[in-house]
Amino acid sequence: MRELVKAFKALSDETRLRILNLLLERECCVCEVMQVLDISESRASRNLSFLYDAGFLKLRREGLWALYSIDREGLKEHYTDLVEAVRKALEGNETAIQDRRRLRTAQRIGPGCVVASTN
Amino acid sequence: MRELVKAFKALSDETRLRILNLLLERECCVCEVMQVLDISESRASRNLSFLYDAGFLKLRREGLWALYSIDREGLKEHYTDLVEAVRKALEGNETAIQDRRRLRTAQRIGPGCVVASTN
DNA sequence: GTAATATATGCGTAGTTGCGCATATAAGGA
DNA sequence: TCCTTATATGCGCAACTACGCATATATTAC
Repeated sequence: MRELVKAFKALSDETRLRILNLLLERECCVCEVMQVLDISESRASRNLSFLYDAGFLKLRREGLWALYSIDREGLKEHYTDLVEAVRKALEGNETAIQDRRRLRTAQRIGPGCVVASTN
Repeated sequence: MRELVKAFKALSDETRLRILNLLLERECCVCEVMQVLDISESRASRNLSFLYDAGFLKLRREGLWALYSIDREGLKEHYTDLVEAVRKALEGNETAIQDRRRLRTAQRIGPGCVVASTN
């Protein structure tokens, strides 16, 4: 029960829902989340960490980058249900659509992890 | 997005999950929830109200009783997904099983809305 | 080793949440 | 109308949460 509460708590925040929305698109590093969602690095890192601790994400490191993604293989069934529910719920959501749009044109291209959205 | 956050918030509390678990069994009045879960009337009422306001429940009145139930026909699709996810997640949960067990032997039998669980 | 870069985390603060206690409100019966 | 019963709600308080700011930690390149 405590675990389920934790999972719902993880999802009961807009910032974290928007992050999960990005990760439904593809794996991201902290600085990509930071820039795409236009939030502070600290805020991005903490919320990614929160989702990770709740059991939704997996983490791999590549050089300086911490890459988070949805742990589709490792998720317990009801977590999968929750992620799917979020995906469906955000399908027509304008903010979510714009966030994903920006991520699609983003690239992890080096120093400062610049999101190529200034183009 | 705000609505989705509200839905997850509604589910991110143990008391409310336990209430929803009862309502998965059947319609309940405040005093049944109060007694089955062994919580105060105030706590039962508020949490039922929270779930109702979040859009999960429907309410009908019968005399002194306020009867809450899961609004299966009126639920938006992703709400249905969430409720289903809760149901599955609580399937093997001991607390949830015991709560439902007690509710099964309960009856709305009059003054004080006594739950026939002393038998 | 030093400097630059990406991320994690300590600390403080404002806002939110859950709930006990008391009381208000609504409904039914005499 | 008054009394009883079921429920809703005001109020206060302790605990929790989200986040900005600053700094610590980890990694890489020179």
